Parts: sequence; C-alpha cells; structure tokens
Amino acid sequence: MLSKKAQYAFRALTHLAENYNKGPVLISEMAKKKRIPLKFLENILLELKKEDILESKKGRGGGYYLKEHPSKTYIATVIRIVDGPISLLPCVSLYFYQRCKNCNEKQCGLHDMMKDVRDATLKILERRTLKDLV
Amino acid sequence: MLSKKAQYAFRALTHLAENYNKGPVLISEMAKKKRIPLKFLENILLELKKEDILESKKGRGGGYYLKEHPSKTYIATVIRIVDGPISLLPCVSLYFYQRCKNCNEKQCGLHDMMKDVRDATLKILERRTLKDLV
DNA sequence: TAAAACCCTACTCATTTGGTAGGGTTTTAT
DNA sequence: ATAAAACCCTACCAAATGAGTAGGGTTTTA
Repeated sequence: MLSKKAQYAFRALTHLAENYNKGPVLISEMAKKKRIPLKFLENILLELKKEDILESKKGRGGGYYLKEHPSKTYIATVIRIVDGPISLLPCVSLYFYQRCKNCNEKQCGLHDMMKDVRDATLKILERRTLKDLV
Repeated sequence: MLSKKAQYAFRALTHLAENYNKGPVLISEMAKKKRIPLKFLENILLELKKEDILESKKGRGGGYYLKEHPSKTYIATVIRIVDGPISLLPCVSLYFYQRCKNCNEKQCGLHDMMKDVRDATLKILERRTLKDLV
C-alpha cells in the first residue's frame, strides 16, 4: 500500500502539474485546496525538491513548481522517493536491493514470481508520468 | 512489501507442498528446517488453517498438511490472508475496498493507474500457485 | 494414559506512520 | 530598507503495526 504521505505527494504534484508554467504555487494554497496538513506537506515538498523533482522560489511571489514538464517525471520515481521500494521483496528490488538470508535466489520460487510482479508493475509505473494524473 | 510473516508463510507452505500426500508435517520440523520462530509459525499456520488453506491432525503422528493439491492454492489468496490488501490504494482493492475521501474515483488519475497496476499484479498472483514455488 | 501435538491469551519491544509545534532564515516587492 | 511573505529546520509525540515471546491449556491417539 502507498502511504498517506505518497498520496498527499501525488495530490500536490497533480496540482503543480496543472499549474505548470504558471509560476510558483504556495504551499498554503496546495494545503488548503487539497486538504493536506500544511506542515506535513512542507516536508514532502522539501524532499521532492531535494530529489530534483521540484524547484522553489523564496520570498513574496515565491512557491513551488515542477522542475521539468509533467511528462518528464515518472510515477515510479516519486514513489521511490516518498515510500521507498516498489517491489514486494527486498531481494527483487532494483533500487533498494537487499539479499535475503535463508533463501537461495537462484532456486527460490517466490523470488522469481515477485520478480515477475515487479516487472509488470514497473512496466506501468516507469512509463506513466505526472501528466497522466491531470 | 510483503511482511516477514508472509515470507515465513510461503516458506512453510513450500515445505508442505513438497511433502504433499506424505502425511502431516510437524510445526517443530518446519520451524527448524526453515528457521522460523516456532511460536510465530504456529500462529501463521493456525490462520492458514482457519482460512481453509491447511488442515491439521492432532496427537501423536499429527501435524499440518495442505488441504488441497498445491496447484489449487493461489499465491494471491495466501497474501490476502497473511498481509491483507495487494493493491497500492484502498480504493482499487477488490477484497479490502475502502472509498477514498477527497478524491473522486471517476476522475482521479492515480486511481486508474493503480487499478492497472493491480490488474497486472493479480494477473500473476491469481494464476500462480504453491506448485510454482517448489 | 502420557507423550505428542495442537490451540489460545496475553504481553512486549522496536519501528514506522502520520502528524504538531515552534522557531528561525532568506528573499523580494514595495 | 524593511516587513511581509515564503521557505527551511529541529524536535517532539501518539497511535498503529510488525515481529516476535511466554506460558499455559486442551485434545488426540499410538
């Protein structure tokens, strides 16, 4: 399951995608419109900025905006930033791989199956972008 | 991510699948062979029994065994019993559906996307069975 | 009839989730 | 130049979940 944090992130990003190239958007505006706790949203946006999804402008007339065109930011990227691994097992994760003890990957049936699930999932999440959310 | 509980469940079920029709298997045997905390495993097996995946026999010579042929028990079923929902959002879950507030399902882009992910995932997990794990 | 095996309740400890509170620091339009 | 607007940072907290432990029943059946 995606965390609430991730759901908030997508709600905010959708809003930013809708306002792409219309100048920075205030946190407070997004928080209010999308009913997201303001301080919580602040954290999320900071993280997305640190990870190069967003940019921000300070001062009066400032706010957050997408770094690139919505069609350039993949859903999978956002999930990985906010929630971490997408795979169902650490031992099949591409970005958060961890060896699993007590199971030989070469001959573990579950491993193979979860790899298939991962591939099917990524086929969707690594192709679709913020543009598909608006 | 699958919980450790689910991973343990699959390890135990794999063992039971390998010993299908060879009589009941002791909890203690599975715990030892698969390195699963015994009491924790006990809970898992009880749950799987209550949900009609397993049957058990008490007394000397007793133990647990699969209720049906390994090819009859779907991976998705086991995950739902042990971990709950497979979907990434409650509002696209088939067995654990929950309406999401603040988002209209008809026009929520995330909803549609996660539905596609769900379908792709279930296409695998609802076809494969314990037999595929051995 | 007692050893073997299943069943049940309750507790615990660590981590994660979903936030709050509050106070900076920087910017920039006026 | 300055104050209002906006971003940034640290710390805390409560509830839920995950991952078990402990310990004592109860039921079978060889």
